[in-house]
Amino acid sequence: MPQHRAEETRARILDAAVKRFAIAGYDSASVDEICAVAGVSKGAFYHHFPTKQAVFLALMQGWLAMIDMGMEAVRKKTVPETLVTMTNLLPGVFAAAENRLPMFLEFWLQASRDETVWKAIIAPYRHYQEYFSKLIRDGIEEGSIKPVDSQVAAQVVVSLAVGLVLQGVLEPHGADWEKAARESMQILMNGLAK
Amino acid sequence: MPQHRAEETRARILDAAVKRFAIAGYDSASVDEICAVAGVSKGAFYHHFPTKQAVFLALMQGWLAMIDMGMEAVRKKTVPETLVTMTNLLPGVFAAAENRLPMFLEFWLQASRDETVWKAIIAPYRHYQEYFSKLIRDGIEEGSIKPVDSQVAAQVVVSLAVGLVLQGVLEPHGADWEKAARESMQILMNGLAK
DNA sequence: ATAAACATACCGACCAGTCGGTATGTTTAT
DNA sequence: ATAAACATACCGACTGGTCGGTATGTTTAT
Repeated sequence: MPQHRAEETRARILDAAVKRFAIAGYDSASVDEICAVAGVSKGAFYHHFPTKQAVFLALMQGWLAMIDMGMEAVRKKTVPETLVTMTNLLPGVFAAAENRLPMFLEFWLQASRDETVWKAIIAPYRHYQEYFSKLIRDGIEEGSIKPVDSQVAAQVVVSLAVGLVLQGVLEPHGADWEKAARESMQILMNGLAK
Repeated sequence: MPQHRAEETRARILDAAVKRFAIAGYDSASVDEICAVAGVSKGAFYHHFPTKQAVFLALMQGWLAMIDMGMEAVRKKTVPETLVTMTNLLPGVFAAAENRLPMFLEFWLQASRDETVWKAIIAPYRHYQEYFSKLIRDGIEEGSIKPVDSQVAAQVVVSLAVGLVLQGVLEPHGADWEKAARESMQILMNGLAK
């Protein structure tokens, strides 16, 4: 296993970066700070990443990949079941999260401003939208979902998820929002499921 | 009307600030830039506001006050009607918005990090939550809403709204999301209304 | 030996906030 | 009425410090 020290350094940098970005934000988190937290020199930092933004993008890619894997994994019998189960997964996505959640917001914000970041986030985002849309069409076909506009319904699901995460950002220790996510999806399902 | 020039200067600063904050973000928007856009000197800026953050807070207060006024205004016959009408209002809240929407995200993000901002945003936020909760209880009482947990239902409504706005931030010119908001709420209502 | 990995010193740009001073408006005394 | 005294509004150069990124040197692994 050659050069595995380099790999660890890289990992340490990413790990430190997510900590600092989440707490201080992208702009305020300085490269020096990140290096300090990672226990690594600035030289090492710029040896592994060309720019600060590259680190940010790498984090985002990893995060998106994680969600993808989670979504592929879950597929229950009926579609409504799948959707509800998926909300159980939501907290898992932000698992070690705790104070890491604001990173999600940071991603979003950067995407709204930076062309590069936007392109990196919009593709998977549309992919999710399409995934849910397909899921709902399947549900309609199998007769477990009312014949609604699948695009709109998908948007509702995604909006709800996003909205719940945002509230988690604001009140990380407010009422158990894993439960809130499940119950919310349940209410939504009342309107969708037959 | 004494010193009404001062009032205009203040307004110009706030106006320029919202532009810069929305486009560049809180950190990247420099006071010098804001002054340049406002056509005002740095001295004037610090004459009217003690710090950069004070400008940010002033903007947020104004924004929240605007939402409050909008919500008080709408109250239709039945509760489900009120809720649907409210979504029509949503785009109005971010009316001149266009490129101003990211400010919403900026507010949220700052709130998650800065104690002062958090306190300023959490109170009205809880107020909205409570407002919707009450609205839904009323709906249950008048028989137009199913007997659901009003807290959870309120959270769903708020989440949905927040989620929709977030998507508006990301794709301001993507499909007409005023329509999307209405249809989304409609689907949700299918699950709530009797 | 030599190339990748890492460390340190440094550079130029930028930025929030300050400060001495000026301009404009308002009140007071005559 | 009007000029002096005062108050508010505004100006822009300057400061102390930060930050992303680079240049250059040292260590480590093969």
